[in-house]
Amino acid sequence: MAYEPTEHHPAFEEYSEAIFELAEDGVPVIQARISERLEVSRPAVSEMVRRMEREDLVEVKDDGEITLTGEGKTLATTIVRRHRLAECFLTDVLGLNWTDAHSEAGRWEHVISPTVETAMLKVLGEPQTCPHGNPIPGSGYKEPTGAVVLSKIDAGDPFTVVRIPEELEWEAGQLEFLESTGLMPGRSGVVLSFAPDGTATVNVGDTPFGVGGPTADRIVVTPGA
Amino acid sequence: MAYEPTEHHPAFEEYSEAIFELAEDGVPVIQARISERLEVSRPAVSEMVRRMEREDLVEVKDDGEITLTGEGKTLATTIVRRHRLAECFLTDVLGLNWTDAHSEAGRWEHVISPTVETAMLKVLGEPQTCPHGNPIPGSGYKEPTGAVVLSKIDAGDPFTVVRIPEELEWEAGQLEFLESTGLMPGRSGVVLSFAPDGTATVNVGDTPFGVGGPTADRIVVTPGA
DNA sequence: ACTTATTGTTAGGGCTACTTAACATTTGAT
DNA sequence: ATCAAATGTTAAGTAGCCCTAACAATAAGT
Repeated sequence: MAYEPTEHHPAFEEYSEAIFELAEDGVPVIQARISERLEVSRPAVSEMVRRMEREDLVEVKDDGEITLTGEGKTLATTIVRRHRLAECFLTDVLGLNWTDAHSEAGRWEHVISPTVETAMLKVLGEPQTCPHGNPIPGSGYKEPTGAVVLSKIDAGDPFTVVRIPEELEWEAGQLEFLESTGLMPGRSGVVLSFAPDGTATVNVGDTPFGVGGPTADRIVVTPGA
Repeated sequence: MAYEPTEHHPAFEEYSEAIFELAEDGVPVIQARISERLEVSRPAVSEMVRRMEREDLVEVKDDGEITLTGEGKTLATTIVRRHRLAECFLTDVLGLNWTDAHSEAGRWEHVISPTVETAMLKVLGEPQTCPHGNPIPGSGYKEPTGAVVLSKIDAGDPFTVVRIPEELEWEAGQLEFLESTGLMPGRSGVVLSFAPDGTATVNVGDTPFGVGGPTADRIVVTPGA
């Protein structure tokens, strides 16, 4: 209907979100990383960063590190919040699986209004994290103390999954894999062993399975069952 | 996240939808009407129609009448279906009012996937019309026999609201007005009188109120309570 | 130290979808 | 039949966001 030429430039939303999540994942926030995560060329990022700087959404330090301004952070947390809320909604209310929910939410985040956001929060009972355990900005969520990455757990020790960082959600097949094995927030398991290359063998259900080193380096858990 | 440069050109979706709904409302489908409904300039419509013709979404008759091709109709009904489904969802599940639901749905229609569509249908119990009574394409809805516009009801006679055509949903304040007076699908009332200019005075609740001629010419009702 | 890899920028384009201005044609009313 | 209103088109231009090619600067590995 009345065609709305995108009120809030959707690319700004996407870039702000990427910057926020890169920082959240502990990845240095430079143009090259944004380029990779959004799958756009480096010149495109270069241009967008310049535009976002002009619009006061980001600041670029001398070493190239990109940081969100207050306004940028507001935009970013809004989008991230809507994304994670949408993921909750899509899994809990509509029954989608992790993978579908994640990709749907990537579009929903841009069309959810404050009104709908409020309504979703109410229907869902004020969730504090998305289905993958990542905090919903503004929910007041506090990560449990003593959280470490899976690869830091000693062989033989139990652990409880806290969250699957956003970074992993982007790897093809990763969410399907994690969901099918049951390696999801709240679940407990045991690290059986580590291979020399860092691959962990864990057990969270009936059957042990291997988790690649880079993945085990990112999944956040707490020690203990 | 991974920035998707709009798979299905959103403008094509918007134009197809407009064409479908103009026809549904009995408005001659020419460029000038599309221009008005989408609130874009006539040259913009001219260009888009040419592009849609090239893409085999529409055909333009010698007299300027625009019709959807098979492919165009598929696209249009998909969008209209998603729009109306979203309206149901937003009002029934999220508790939005008519006005909010309508404008939200205008954005949601472009991001709903087949998976979500199916899930929504299930959650809603296969609705056949949107909250305003307009049929959800593919639902198998049949308009009640004997449906006429409100202005055709004789003064003194009762009626039951069938639907508020899409055309009216675009007039500022119209949905708020109709919702607040209770002039909505399923409700019954009585036409008290007609003014010379066509304005109808009706009663569907405690207090009688006036309905402008052009509006009364469009609201579809069945005679009887 | 030298080579290679990584990073950012310029330059030059492209596509989509919009705008206004100006004009030609068609339609309708008197 | 004529004048005004409505309609569609051309032309020229803009904004947003993307691309490749080419190049310069920095960082890192051997």
